Amino acid sequence: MDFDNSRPIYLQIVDFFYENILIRRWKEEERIPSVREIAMMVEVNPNTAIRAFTYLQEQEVIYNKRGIGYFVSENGYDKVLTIKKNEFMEVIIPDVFKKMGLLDIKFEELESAFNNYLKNLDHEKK
Amino acid sequence: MDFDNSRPIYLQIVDFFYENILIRRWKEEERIPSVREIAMMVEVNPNTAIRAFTYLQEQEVIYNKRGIGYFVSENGYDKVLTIKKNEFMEVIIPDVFKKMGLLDIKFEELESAFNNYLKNLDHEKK
DNA sequence: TGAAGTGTACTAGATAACTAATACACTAGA
DNA sequence: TCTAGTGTATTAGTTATCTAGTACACTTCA
Repeated sequence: MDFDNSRPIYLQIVDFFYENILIRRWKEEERIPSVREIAMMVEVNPNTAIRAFTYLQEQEVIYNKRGIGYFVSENGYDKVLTIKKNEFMEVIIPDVFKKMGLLDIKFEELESAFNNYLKNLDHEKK
Repeated sequence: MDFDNSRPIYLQIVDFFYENILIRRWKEEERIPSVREIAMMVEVNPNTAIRAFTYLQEQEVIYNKRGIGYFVSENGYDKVLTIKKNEFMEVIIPDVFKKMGLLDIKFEELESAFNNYLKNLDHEKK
């Protein structure tokens, strides 16, 4: 896994977890990969991986069965959706708009970038 | 200054510098506040503040006159504009679109959020 | 029962980021 | 010339993050 050097690794693993839940790769009440598996998968120390697990357990997005593993919570999907959607609307988007103002980028440019993005998605699917 | 806990402070000071140059508060060939003033202003240690100065000097956005202070480079504005616009189009925007996909947010929602944002800007100006 | 796979705890150490305090050479202006 | 304000360098110490290695209790399943 390639990490952004300016953010803690464990938080980037948390994002990886969020994403897997949002795309339904990890479904509710299903077991997710173990601490050691995740550590191998993203190539970090198990102690770093466990931070992500602990963080998400505190948010009640996943829970633990001793000796068995971690599971996505009953309402895990909704929880993540709420958390991330809120963050998106309240934090990310205002910041994007502010940057657009500073950089003198018109909304039309955003729109055409979006259309381009959709096109490229189509290409990749083929 | 309120900092995002998950990013190094000196990089957030760098953003503060970028912003001041982009809004033309700090103009080309003009002197910017001293290391100690910035440190006071954003409430950090001078040694932390100087990291931001050094970082921007390496990018040739600002330069130094010994015993006098730091100045915005001759083409400082264009440099910042290029750096930030590139980052915006290549990094930030693709990430935003990806998140929109994950969170099932339609482009129309973005558009209405943008209109709202503009409205609020107007209100604040009054 | 025992082996393999769980999470968990612990100690130790490295590095980056940040704070604190001090000292010093340089420049401008009274 | 002196003083105040520049940037700069140095030493020391704290904290968060991350790595490394080891050990142990619990659960499942053959």
